[in-house]
Amino acid sequence: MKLSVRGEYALRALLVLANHYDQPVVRIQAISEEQNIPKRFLEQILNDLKTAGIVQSRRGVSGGYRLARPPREITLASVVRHIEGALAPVSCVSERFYEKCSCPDESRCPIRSIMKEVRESIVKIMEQTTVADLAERWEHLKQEPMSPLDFVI
Amino acid sequence: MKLSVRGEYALRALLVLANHYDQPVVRIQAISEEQNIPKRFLEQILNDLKTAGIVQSRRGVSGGYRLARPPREITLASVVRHIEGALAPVSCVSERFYEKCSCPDESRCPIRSIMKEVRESIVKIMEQTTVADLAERWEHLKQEPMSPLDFVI
DNA sequence: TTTAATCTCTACTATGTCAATAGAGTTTTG
DNA sequence: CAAAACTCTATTGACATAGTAGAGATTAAA
Repeated sequence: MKLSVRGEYALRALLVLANHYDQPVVRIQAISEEQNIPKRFLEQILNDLKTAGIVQSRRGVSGGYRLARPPREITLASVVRHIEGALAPVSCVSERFYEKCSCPDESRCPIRSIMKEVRESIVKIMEQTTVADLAERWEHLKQEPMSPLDFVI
Repeated sequence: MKLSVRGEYALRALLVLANHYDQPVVRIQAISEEQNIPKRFLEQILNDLKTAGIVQSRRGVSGGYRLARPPREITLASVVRHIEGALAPVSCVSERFYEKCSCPDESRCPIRSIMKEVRESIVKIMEQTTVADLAERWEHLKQEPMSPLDFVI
């Protein structure tokens, strides 16, 4: 998995939406300013997330975006898979985006075997982490501004 | 980490060189044929690996390539880092290829915090696995051609 | 009912990367 | 010296990335 800027923006936008989950909607403009994301680019990304059923939108004057489901139910894996594609380091070990590679015998390829392990460890983290976890972590990081290493008298 | 075709070819070539580590050199032609890799493309890659000090070459009629060090001492991490760059999923969590990202406060970014965990799990596997491990795995996979699931009377 | 703020959809573009191909060398051995 | 091999640089075509742009549709409020 390599996260492009697009994918990073998507996660950052969802983080903001999670933090305002009590509000009806959040404007693109607000997200754009808070997270330093080019507005017109963010429009595309949020529209894409809407297609994926991850967010909902309301048009018009008091329009904006909101999460389609509770933050706890949106895994990072589902977001990245929709925006970027495969989580796997090579597509021949991907479950959902499988593509044949050019090696002579895929079933006995030792590289593939290692890459499967890499894939598993990535997927494990991305599937168990939700947007709610991101929001919680954000809270903790705000409260502990300094590195633990600075905790010296 | 996303492995490009180039990186995959590099690992496949090193696998062949490890399997012929007893021989003085192996010709590009031989590697190319055994692994289905375009010869002129493989030339570039091996040349690149030479610059990295991973392989050595001998020119002339009975020339070819060999590993510069024992297979046990060549980690997949070192190879991929030289061919592809960062192992990390985003460059703001990379140790060797760090680049600043656009988020408002990098030190308190929860996405970065998760991506660090992903990075660690990738690096752990890639740094502890060597070209010798690949060769061993290959032997095992050859001996057990069928899936363990087929081991039924 | 008009207006302005907002999302929607499609298209465009500049830049860069990837995978491969090509050509003209240099080195070594027989 | 000739052939087989590596060396080095350049080029190419296809595709992806990170935006930018324009015209339109929807909604709430005045």
